[in-house]
Amino acid sequence: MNSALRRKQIVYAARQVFSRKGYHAATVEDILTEAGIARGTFYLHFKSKREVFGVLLGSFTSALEMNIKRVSTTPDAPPVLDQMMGNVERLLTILINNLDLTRIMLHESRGIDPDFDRKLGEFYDNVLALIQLSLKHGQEMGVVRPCDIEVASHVVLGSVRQVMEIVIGAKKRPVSADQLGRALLDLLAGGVFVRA
Amino acid sequence: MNSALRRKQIVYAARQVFSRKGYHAATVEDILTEAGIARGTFYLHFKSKREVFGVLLGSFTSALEMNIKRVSTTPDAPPVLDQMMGNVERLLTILINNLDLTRIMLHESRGIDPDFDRKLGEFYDNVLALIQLSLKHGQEMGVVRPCDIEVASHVVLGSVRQVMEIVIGAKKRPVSADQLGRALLDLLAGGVFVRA
Amino acid sequence: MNSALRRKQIVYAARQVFSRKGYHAATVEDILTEAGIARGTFYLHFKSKREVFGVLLGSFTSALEMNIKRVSTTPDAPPVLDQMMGNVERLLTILINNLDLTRIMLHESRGIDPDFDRKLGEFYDNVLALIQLSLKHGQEMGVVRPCDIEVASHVVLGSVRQVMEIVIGAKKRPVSADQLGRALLDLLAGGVFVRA
Amino acid sequence: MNSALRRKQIVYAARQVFSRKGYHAATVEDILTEAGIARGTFYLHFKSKREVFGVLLGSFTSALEMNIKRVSTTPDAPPVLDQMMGNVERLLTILINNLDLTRIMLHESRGIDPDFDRKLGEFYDNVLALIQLSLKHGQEMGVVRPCDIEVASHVVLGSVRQVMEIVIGAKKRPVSADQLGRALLDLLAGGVFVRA
DNA sequence: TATGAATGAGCTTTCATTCAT
DNA sequence: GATGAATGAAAGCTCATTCAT
Repeated sequence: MNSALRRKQIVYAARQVFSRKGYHAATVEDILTEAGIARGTFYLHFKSKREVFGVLLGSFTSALEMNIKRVSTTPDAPPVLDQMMGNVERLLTILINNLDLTRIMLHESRGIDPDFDRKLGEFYDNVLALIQLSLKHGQEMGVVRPCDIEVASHVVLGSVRQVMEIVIGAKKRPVSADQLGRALLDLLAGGVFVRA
Repeated sequence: MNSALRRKQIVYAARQVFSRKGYHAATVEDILTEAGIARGTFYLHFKSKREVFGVLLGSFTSALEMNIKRVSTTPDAPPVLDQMMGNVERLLTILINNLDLTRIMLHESRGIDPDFDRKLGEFYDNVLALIQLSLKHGQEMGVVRPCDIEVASHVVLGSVRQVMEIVIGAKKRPVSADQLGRALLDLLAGGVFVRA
Repeated sequence: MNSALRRKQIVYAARQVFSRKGYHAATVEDILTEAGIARGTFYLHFKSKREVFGVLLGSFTSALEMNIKRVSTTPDAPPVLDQMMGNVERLLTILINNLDLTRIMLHESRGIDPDFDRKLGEFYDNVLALIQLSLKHGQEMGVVRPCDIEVASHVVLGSVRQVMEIVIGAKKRPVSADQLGRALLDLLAGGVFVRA
Repeated sequence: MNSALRRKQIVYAARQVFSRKGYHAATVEDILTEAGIARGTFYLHFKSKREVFGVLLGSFTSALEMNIKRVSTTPDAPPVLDQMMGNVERLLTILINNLDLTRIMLHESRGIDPDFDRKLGEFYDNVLALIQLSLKHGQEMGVVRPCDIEVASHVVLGSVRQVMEIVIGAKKRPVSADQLGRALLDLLAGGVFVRA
């Protein structure tokens, strides 16, 4: 079989397994069974269990990062607010459409390996930086309230992360990305409490 | 040595070790060295490495839960908003004052054991329920905007969780709970974006 | 408490425990619980778990050996056959009256310790020697058939040992020593098969 | 190496080790050294030290059981007595030719595991049942004396078991199965004592 | 004499990874 | 490329024994 194809097959099997049992509880054996291949074959394509996990996690965070568009302030660009809303909506859509990977990223990727912790940290830092950039532009444009931008970026990211738990927790009835996005964006826009 | 005291000593040593290396990387050996005791002594007081972790995690989540006060709506109670703010501030204070445990809870406690995952899930569910209760009261009092309460509760919790990453990341310079709390509460109150 | 008394108490507790769980499955903890004493107290009176077992086993084999009377051939002694029968009957009686110890001796005392294996081997060798002596006298008196005395002694001993399994196996209904003895002696006397 | 072959090799090594040191004193390490394999290899083929022992014991008792032929009473069958004698002789031959396993079965297999105790109990019960069947047929044919069949079966089994101790004890000079069998059968036929 | 907390050697077992076929 | 038997480091844990009080 084509090497690239085989890799994909293994990554896919690993995705199922990690999603089902978590990284530590999952054994290489589980992945082999899921993929229907032999032990040696696995190590022919990946250096280690960790590597597959890294690939899985890395490609997901990449996909996410690629969908966060830098806000543009050129005259013909859409309103900054719309761009920011678009980012959140796009992320939610990807996350909801890949709930297994989302679960892995949110619940299973910490404490496996200092390397992953660092990578994941960098991912979140990048996301935060992008959010902060957006917010700065937004403030310049007057569409973002004067506020502590660092904290605000964490509020946005944290809200998105936590809100995903609703979707993860909802076993059978899938949650609509649209509806959830609207509710979330409404809150991010207007705040929770009534302004004093 | 008194048995209760010894237990505390072991839990304390484990806390150091788990905080330093994470649950999986930490060995019982590490805990023994940290506590300066023999293998048998450890197992005299705890059934397993998992159990110590459970105690550590459980007592922290208990402490947190105990500091979330149900909002009171009796005539002589303080304003609901103040009560909610108080809860957030109290939590932030505990979290910041126990950064190692906070790190363990946020980064290290998933995927160790289905049991812990469940317990932690319950903890977050409880917290969310309390937040939702507060928000409902708040809406009745007119101090909370009409909004999707479930999503709003996740926004609040997610914000607190994510904001703690700022503190965890800030290695040397300790972040002031007060300052952070104010910034966070300002955002939760007023929202991030300017209302359309 | 009197030291000798305490020893007896411990030995008695150990007897219960060993009988119930066997030597290996029994822990010192079990004995402590059964005796209602503390760990240190046990080791104050016995060097080790093995020692208590040794005492238990030794005193039982001693009691048994003491009840095997050397056959007397003085003119006024009872018939040799009666003396031999008496020995078997006495042994059966003791064994049946101390089924727990019998069980321990027959089922639990091998493979614990080379020392015990040796001691037990010596015990059986002694018994065999006594039987052989009896048989020799018996042959001289014409009450024992000409036969391979060594093998015959093993037949006698083996029969007694195996027959005890009936009693051990009979959980509730106690087997009468008398009845069993008679059946056994009948067989030892007349053989199983009809002589060609 | 072929998996079945490797299993056999391990069982064989275990047999040597158990025979030399007894079950409890034997460590898995000993078996590894004897077999010249690595720790993991052992556990690749067996779940535990107990399992290998079980296999060893089980295959030996099976071999023994398979060599106890039900007595046939068809007209053209050999005399019942000859069939019974044949059984005893066949057993003795196997036991003597596998003295190490015999030693293990007689001296080392009690108290290791309730499971083994039960299995061994069942084995002896089966053997006893077969003996009893033979004796019943023998009585009907008039070649077995009227006697308590249950006790008689224990006398036969016990004699065989105990007589094996002669062979086990005789370190260097191997005992002839033939000679021993003849002496034993002579005694089982004619009894020890002269009939009153 | 009595206590029970402390000890630590040594056990069984797991599982990611290697390597000869 | 593919296989799967073999590896062995490293883990968690038990329990007979010791010792300070």
